[in-house]
Amino acid sequence: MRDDPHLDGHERLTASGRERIARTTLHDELVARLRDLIVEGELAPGTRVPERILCERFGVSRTPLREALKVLASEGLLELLPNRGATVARLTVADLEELFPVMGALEALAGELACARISDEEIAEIRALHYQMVLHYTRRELPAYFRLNQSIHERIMTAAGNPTLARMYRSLAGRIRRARYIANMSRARWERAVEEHEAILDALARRDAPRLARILKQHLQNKYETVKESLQAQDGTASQDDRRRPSHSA
Amino acid sequence: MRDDPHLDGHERLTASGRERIARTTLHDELVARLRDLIVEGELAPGTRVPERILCERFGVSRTPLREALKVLASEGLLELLPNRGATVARLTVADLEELFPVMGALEALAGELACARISDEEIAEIRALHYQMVLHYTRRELPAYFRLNQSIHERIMTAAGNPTLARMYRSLAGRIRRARYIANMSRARWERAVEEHEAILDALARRDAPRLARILKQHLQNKYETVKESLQAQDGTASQDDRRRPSHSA
DNA sequence: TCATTATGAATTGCATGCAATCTCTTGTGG
DNA sequence: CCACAAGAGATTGCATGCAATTCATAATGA
Repeated sequence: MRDDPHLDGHERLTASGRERIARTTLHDELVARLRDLIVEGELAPGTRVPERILCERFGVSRTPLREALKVLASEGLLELLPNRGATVARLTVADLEELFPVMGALEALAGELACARISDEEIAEIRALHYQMVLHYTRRELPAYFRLNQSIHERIMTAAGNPTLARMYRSLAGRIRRARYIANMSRARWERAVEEHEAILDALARRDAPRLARILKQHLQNKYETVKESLQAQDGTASQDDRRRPSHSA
Repeated sequence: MRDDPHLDGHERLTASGRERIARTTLHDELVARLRDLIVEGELAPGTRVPERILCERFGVSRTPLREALKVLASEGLLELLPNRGATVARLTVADLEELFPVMGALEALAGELACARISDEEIAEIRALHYQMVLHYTRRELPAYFRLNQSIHERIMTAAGNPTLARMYRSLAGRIRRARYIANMSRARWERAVEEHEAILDALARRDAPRLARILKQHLQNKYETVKESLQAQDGTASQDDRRRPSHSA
């Protein structure tokens, strides 16, 4: 049970106060909230998601909800079987093997584009985030590290100034992020990741587009290796446990 | 005036990967058919698309239609304004400037992956398509050339064996394809494009992944230049005309 | 004449209802 | 005891209805 799972319900929105974002329609709001629920892991992969449950949870009727389900299915977060309802898409090793190279290509492109457009100030901001991230690394604070890490990649993506690219990136990132609960970085991996980030920052500061692209691509490749090993190790020990949700750590 | 009301029996196999079941639901079928209508240019960019019209056209009620509209909007083919209905998304020069680099990155990745997996037989098939395309080039048969061209890129994408990548690629390709009506290739550009395709085939046959990636990326970049020049030339002569009707000349 | 407003029609957003399909339990025969 | 079938209950797919918003057109006033 989460905090205030109900939308405004029947009470018609009076545009005063309560709405932070200018989200005008119910289905758009539902898409956003359901996506969060899935990406944040509250709705575990493989879970069946009956319309009725969600309708009650959000206090809406089935029509806008179903519209939202269709959108999320087209994003790959849900699987929709005709007459059989929606299930949260599972994330198999095969899926990750597909997703990471694409992420790598998109991030590499973002890096290239960013090199051509980024301002000194933006670089300074990223540098600040970077060293804060390094601090969390030295303190072994994984959740905070993840948050900063994600933030840095997000900044580079923004600096690329290509909304289409950013949209695709975020879509993939949302799918992949669900895997972070199951990826246990070894000490060595973590150190290497930080080193790579150091190189990313350096290439970005020098506006060395080809190098940044190469590093980012490799960075994603390594990330995949980490996740894959971790996943395979878990498969060996606890085969069915991925159905249950590990603790919320990030 | 419902054209072809038997939507259900269609069984389109556009499925990349996991969709084994034939399309049985109305909204899925509607998504596919509406997408075709938009991509093929039958629904011109900027056109308002009232639900009522589409309902009559397809002989369905508003519920499944609206579900389809939401999905197409999330793909970027439609723009949905709250309480104001759907319009076919316009394709501005700025949009193309965003789309082509992403396409380039995705195709480059596809080329790389394909080099690692493609069979001799698949290469032979692509070679056959290539030379048929060249034939159409020598005969100056643009529509047929386009078709074969598209087919070749599609084959490379398939050979990459990455359904996620393919899905993103097709989504972008659908959006970009609508621009082909307005892109007039000069003789020199066309020749160069064919040369590039020659190089693509060569790199693929040698499984030279880095080179293929480089060529594909450049190929897309050149394509963008072509479209851009053509578009700017048209902007010069008929500044506002693209708002009303793009010429149907495929 | 032009700008502004008022009013009715059309369109959208959402809720609800009904038929078709699926699921799960119970019962029957081998 | 197991396999299979039948039926009730639940769930999905789609159509329709109603309220709210937008759009179009006419009317009013400066």
